[in-house]
Amino acid sequence: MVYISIMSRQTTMQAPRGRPRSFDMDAAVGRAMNVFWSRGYHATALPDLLRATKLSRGSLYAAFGDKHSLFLRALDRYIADALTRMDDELDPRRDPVDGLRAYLAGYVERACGANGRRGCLLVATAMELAGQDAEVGRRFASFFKTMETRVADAFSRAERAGKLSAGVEPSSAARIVICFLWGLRVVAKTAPARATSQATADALLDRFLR
Amino acid sequence: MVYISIMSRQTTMQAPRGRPRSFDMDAAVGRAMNVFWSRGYHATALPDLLRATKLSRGSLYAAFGDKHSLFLRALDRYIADALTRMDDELDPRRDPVDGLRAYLAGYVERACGANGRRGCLLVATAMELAGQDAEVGRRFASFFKTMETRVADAFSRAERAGKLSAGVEPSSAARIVICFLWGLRVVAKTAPARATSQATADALLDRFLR
DNA sequence: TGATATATAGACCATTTGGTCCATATATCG
DNA sequence: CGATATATGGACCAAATGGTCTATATATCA
Repeated sequence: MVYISIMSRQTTMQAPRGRPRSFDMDAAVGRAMNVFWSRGYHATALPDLLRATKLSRGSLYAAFGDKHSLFLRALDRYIADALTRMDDELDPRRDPVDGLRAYLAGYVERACGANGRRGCLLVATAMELAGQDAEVGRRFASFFKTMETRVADAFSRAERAGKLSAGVEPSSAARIVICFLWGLRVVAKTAPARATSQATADALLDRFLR
Repeated sequence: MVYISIMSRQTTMQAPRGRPRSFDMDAAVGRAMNVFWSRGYHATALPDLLRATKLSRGSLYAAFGDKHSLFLRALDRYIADALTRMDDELDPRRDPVDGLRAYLAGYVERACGANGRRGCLLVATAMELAGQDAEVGRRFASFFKTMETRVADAFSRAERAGKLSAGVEPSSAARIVICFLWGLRVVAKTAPARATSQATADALLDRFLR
């Protein structure tokens, strides 16, 4: 109901007539995302979210509905950020090999030290909730599919540029790389040395590229 | 204190003098493991564990201390099972290539359908707790290291048997394979087709073997 | 049999959980 | 100004959380 009224206000473009929202919803979602990212869904309690967003209970529930809805918003933000990076690094106008190298380098960056130990909200959510929570499952499956498409495209372009080793199939290589990258995010929990992760990622790509 | 008395009874080998334990502790740990495996640590509530183990609250707390201790026991069981499989499949007396193929096939098996959707207790725990829980972190890091050693050994033996492609370094290949396998467990949450996973795993190994 | 030790169900507990509600303050518009 | 709409802190809530305790039953050994 609330949602409908928001919709109609948006579509009719009437100026809001009461006190306008005085906090930045996007920023609040971002802060909530950080909390979920660091602690996981179940381990994040309302007080954590209130502290992070600096909202009162009332405001938070009025703005976002409930914990789960807020979580989905946070997850969507996280996914949107990941997609943006991906579309940038694997941009078809870029050299595909450079793109792939940059893409892997980004994962390496996020897989060492404190970044690594913090983990990946998407992987953590997949493991914690994807089985039980259909909304989460859909998002995870969709992101995964997109990732597969983008990486396979990059390999296809590399192939057309004659940069793939003999016997390398783009879609197969893409699936390998993707599993490798998710796995990096898991291994990262032990915060391995950056040089090691980078060398491993390079060694993998070197098996595909010539 | 309780622990000490148990120890002394074990070392002196005296017959227990009261009513003996009438339930199978190992079986109880196994059932608890299944619950944690399906739901994760935080999402598992005491009543879930009582139902699964068929123990009363009193018995469970007397036998295992608290939820966290029981969880560590369950995790240790899970790790022990994984180590047993690993030591069997990567046994030095076996052909290393056969061993590696069998090892990957096992992961593929566990990464499709219902098995896949259920996930991996170790990966889930790493993502959910490894950052905050030192006991869990140690176990994860230790298992990870062992896995790395075993797989690298298998690749080394394959190398000595002249079965590695040019330019493949055993320890590097091992790190790649391990990340790939953990990643498989993540991807498995979307329950991909078995044939696809198997083909991907084969394709990866084929990049290393000749 | 009697002493010892365990198992069990369930009462009980403080704390925390996610979530609602309300009185009050305040910012905007007509 | 007056109407409208939002923000806020905090009171409040039922349910669930992990955990303790006790009375009672029972299985073993000496």
